[in-house]
Amino acid sequence: MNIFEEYLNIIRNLILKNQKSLKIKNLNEFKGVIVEIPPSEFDYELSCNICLILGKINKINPKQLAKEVKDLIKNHLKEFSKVDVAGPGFLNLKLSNKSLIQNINNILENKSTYGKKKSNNKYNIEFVSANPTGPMHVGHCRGAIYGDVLANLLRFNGNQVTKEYYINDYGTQIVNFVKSVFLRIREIKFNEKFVVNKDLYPGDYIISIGQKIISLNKAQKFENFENSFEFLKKEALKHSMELIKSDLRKLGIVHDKFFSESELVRNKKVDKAIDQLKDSNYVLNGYLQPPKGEKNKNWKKIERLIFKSTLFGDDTDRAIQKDDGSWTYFANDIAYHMDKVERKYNYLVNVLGADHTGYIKRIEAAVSALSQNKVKLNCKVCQLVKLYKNGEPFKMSKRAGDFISADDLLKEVSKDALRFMMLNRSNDVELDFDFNKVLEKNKENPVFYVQYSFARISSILRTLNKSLEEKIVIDPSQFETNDFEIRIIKKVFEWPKIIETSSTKYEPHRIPYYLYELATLFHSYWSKGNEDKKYRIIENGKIKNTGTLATIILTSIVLQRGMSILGVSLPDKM
RNA sequence: GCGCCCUUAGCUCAGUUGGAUAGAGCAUCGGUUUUCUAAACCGAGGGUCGUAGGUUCGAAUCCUUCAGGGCGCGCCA
Repeated sequence: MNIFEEYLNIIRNLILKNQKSLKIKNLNEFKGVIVEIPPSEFDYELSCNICLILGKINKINPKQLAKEVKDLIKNHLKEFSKVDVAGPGFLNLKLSNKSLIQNINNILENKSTYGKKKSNNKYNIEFVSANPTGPMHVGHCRGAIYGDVLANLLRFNGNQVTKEYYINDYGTQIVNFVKSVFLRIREIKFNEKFVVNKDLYPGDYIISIGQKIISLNKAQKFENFENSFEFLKKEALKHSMELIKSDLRKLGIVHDKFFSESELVRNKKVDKAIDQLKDSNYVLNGYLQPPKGEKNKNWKKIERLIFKSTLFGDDTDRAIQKDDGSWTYFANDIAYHMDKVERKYNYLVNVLGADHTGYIKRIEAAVSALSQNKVKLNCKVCQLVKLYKNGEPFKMSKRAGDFISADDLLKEVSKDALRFMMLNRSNDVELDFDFNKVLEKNKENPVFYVQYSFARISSILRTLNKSLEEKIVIDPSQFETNDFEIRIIKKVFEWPKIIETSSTKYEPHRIPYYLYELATLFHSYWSKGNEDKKYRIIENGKIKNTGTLATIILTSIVLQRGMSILGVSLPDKM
């Protein structure tokens, strides 16, 4: 249920019926016509721009048209108690008491689905996919939380969503990683000094992985690297993925599927995918131009297999074979995405870090090529997280081994605070994450502020000896509302719109912003009671009237829906 | 050189399928507590929406120019 669509339909039908007398011909399917909430200084619940749009198309003065439509509404629609023309031709509409109550009752009866934008598609969201060479760091957290909340949001709307993690367990970085583990094991067992160089991973977690492997495999000798490699690779990856999964669990994230890159290679999926592209002439033998950026010493002009990604909007064609004829990372990724296409998703989403922006066009091109343009891959980029503490920026370079891990972060900051803060910004702007701020328990920390509003509501309900689970139906004869309540109810009516925009644009950050605004309205109402007794929610241990009760229940419903999509807890006492 | 993202109040940011007087938080200044949780609230000041053009009844939002900042530009993963 969405009251905006509901009333838009009613107005639309009225205008269609009276098309002739209004002298409207070109209706253009009412494109761009919406019903929304007017700016707060207006005492109306709804506002419609239909006359602005139709006026423009039909070359009628929008204000004039609005006057005529206003009369029509007054004479024919009993849903509204007041209609007025405002500004350049907006129609402002006040709901009749009956309609208002009806809408409120609708929400009360459908608590758990309030705001749901019904949809039944199959989504695959690939996110995190951090290299299995070490634990997650702060940068990964942002993408992880973004992807997870996107999944929650799409599931809330009724979609089937697979949360997927691509394990890059193939290639030279894995060799280097395994070598690092091997050398650490040698260090532990044989006292050979671990000499850091730029290809090795220096972090302490390598030592713990080494220790685990030693204690679980007493018989192993670890004599030389080549002979131990296959065994060690398997073991080391198992432990490092365990680290990552444990970090994810601490963030409240559980993936549905882990997809291994080396499996792809072993199952010859890559050959299959490339053959398919060869058949459509998207892959051919050829030469590439030298790269345009910084000079690359290793670049060689050699004939090799090339994917014609320029046919799908990429800037240049891309190599899928290395000098020695083996597949590039991209070739493997093509195969991976062929697999996703074969699994028949309606929508594919990849959540990437800012440093992978340059990769987007080619992989989207690959999906278009593989699916004959039937499946659209949407890559969403999360910009950098800049970590601050005591005014000092924290460095996060994995190479140097001094990165801030997700685990370290979570030792200081709660999962709730981290999730909320990471979402409290549009994904395509950089995010300053301030430790100190997140630890505060006041208005400056939005997660506490929102949680606190719910705690206050719960406190009211405790006083009243009522529970949120109780069925509440409004008795129209006792229904009264004050300014503060109407403001909150209007905000609550806005919720479905927030869900719609967040999910269609993949912009979950709108939810925390909205919840903060709702919490503000509630705190404001609450405090008004301290100043002026007639605004007290409770009088002599009893709720003032059903309008008041409805207001706080509605607020709590939306807070609960919102926070559960964000994956942030909502304690009833603080 | 090229691609993507960003530029809105002193600071950090919302707001862009064109709409009403551009909004929050922080900071600054001034107020509120015999109470349902002051972990809160109220008020004030603060703006050429980076620049210059264009499109139109109307632009922070769309188009073009320029400037500034970030990320990336392997046949690494």
